[in-house]
Amino acid sequence: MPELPEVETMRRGILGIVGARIKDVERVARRRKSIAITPRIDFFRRRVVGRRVDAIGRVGKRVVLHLDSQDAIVFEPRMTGLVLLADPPSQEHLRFRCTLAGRKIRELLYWDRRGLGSVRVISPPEFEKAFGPAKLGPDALAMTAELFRERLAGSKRAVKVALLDQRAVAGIGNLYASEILHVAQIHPARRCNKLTRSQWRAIADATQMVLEEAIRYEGSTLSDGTYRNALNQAGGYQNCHRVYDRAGKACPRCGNEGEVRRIVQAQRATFYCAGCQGKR
DNA sequence: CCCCAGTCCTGCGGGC
DNA sequence: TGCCCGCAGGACTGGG
Repeated sequence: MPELPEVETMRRGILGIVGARIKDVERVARRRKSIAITPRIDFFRRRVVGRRVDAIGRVGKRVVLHLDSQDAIVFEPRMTGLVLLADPPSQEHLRFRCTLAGRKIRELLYWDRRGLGSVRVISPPEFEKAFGPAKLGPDALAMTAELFRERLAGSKRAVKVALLDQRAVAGIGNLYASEILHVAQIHPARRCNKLTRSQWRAIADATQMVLEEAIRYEGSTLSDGTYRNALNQAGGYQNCHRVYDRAGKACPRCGNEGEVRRIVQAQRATFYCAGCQGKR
């Protein structure tokens, strides 16, 4: 499930297309259902063909191609989407192709097994509307203890649930929320308004540490094998997970056997160590 | 403000 | 052994 580290890895993996011009875009539909591509592909094509890719950014869990027209192409991978320069994991779930001129790289692909993701071209005002401060909090890598407190300290929600709120902080998903709270040694069910200043400091520090570490390992490829970098290679951070998907196993910090637990919060799995993450 | 359930979708694995 | 159901969860919506 691409979260900030996986999406950032995809972004870095396609930096080689900066300066290229878009020759064509094509919707690839090998199944009856396809992903959301907006606007319709003929309008999409009119907006982007001949345009140069000026920069590649990331907004929360989305990859953004900034074009010389000021329009942007936004890839939102959701659960199983991949932005690729190499051959995709399968032809079956290939969804979108962008052919390029002026660089060695000839095409950029969007592949999505479950098809929950989307590809959009949007104007600057649409960009602001979709990803402005009303919709998206500061990037998780830019969060400080002060920012966390400002945005969440008044909330009565469980801290793990709050970390998933993209309006509060952008980029943290289900996997890294559990990992961050384990490093910060805070129980996931602890309410935000009960956390101390030093605990917010620990959350801010853990957020930087865990996300930067995960980027260094090029993200997490879970047992379903879906997530890959732009060259269709698996990430390595799954081998470093402290608690995620490790229910019943030993905690890597306190070393106690069987202390890693799985609970459900807001209909999502949460993992934590019952031995060293404090009280709810 | 916050919570919950439902929606999209496919592949896998647990249980019978 | 084989089949079916439920689960995985990011973003969003509507109702309480």
